Amino acid sequence: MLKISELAGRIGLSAHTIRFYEKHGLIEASQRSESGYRLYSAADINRAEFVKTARNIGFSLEDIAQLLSIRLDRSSHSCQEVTDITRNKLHEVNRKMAELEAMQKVLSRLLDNCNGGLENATHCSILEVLDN
Amino acid sequence: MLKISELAGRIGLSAHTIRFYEKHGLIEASQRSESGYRLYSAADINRAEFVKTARNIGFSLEDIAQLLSIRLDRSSHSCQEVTDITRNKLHEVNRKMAELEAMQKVLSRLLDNCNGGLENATHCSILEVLDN
DNA sequence: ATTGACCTTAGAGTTGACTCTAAGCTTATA
DNA sequence: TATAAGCTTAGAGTCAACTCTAAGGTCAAT
Repeated sequence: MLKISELAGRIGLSAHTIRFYEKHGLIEASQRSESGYRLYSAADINRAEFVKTARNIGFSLEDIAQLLSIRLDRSSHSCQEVTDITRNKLHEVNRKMAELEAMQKVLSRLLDNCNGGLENATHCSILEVLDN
Repeated sequence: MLKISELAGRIGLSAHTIRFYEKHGLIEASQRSESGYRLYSAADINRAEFVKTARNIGFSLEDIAQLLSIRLDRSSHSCQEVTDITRNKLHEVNRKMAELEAMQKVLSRLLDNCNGGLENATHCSILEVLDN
């Protein structure tokens, strides 16, 4: 059984964050010591690692909560529920990528057309574009 | 001279947002009517459009504040200051793109390896990966 | 017995960019 | 003249995911 900072060190989250995740139902300590300290079992650790892995991939805490509830009772959930969450996340990522790509293009073009020298900005081509 | 909702309609921001931008020094109404209504001149409108354009490109409000102060007195700022802001933004965008690409790869791989059928999630390959 | 590191809780603060509310004027239309 | 639409302000609320604080209890080592 690990104490909270031991779990924290093990999975690479702060104790604060672990308590925060607990408040949101993501991580739990199945036992407490006599003095009230959280104690994490092997199963608790696995669950916490699951959470960390999912978060690293980029799932939101809400997504993770859903994934956890499926994980907790796999037989009463379909595989499709899992792929739906994953696919939605992928779509969100794709949308954001498209936005960033558009920004990237504009910014690169702005930089290409501007010498960026130390002379004053009276004829700065970037400001001109922004001014239409 | 435009009233706030006329400006709002013209540049595609809400009146709320325009007041919010004013509070942060981005947009201003150079005059007020007798009853205290904001009145926007042609120069004010240009400035507001500059703000909107910069925001569309993806600059933060803080970046825009800097760009505006350069725009306001071009001759005492260098072109380099503008390219620095732009380059920093581009780097930020590139960093985020890299993060999203990593997420995209993982999510795609998860989906490729999972049939996503209606059968139960007992052997769901996505959950297995998340569980390590 | 005392220090210092660790634990507990409830709750507040952070970030960025809005978004909305309440309470009260003003202006245009019927 | 009454009503509705639009304007004003200060300030609170929203979102996500933390991050930190205060006040106090616990534990191991000196």
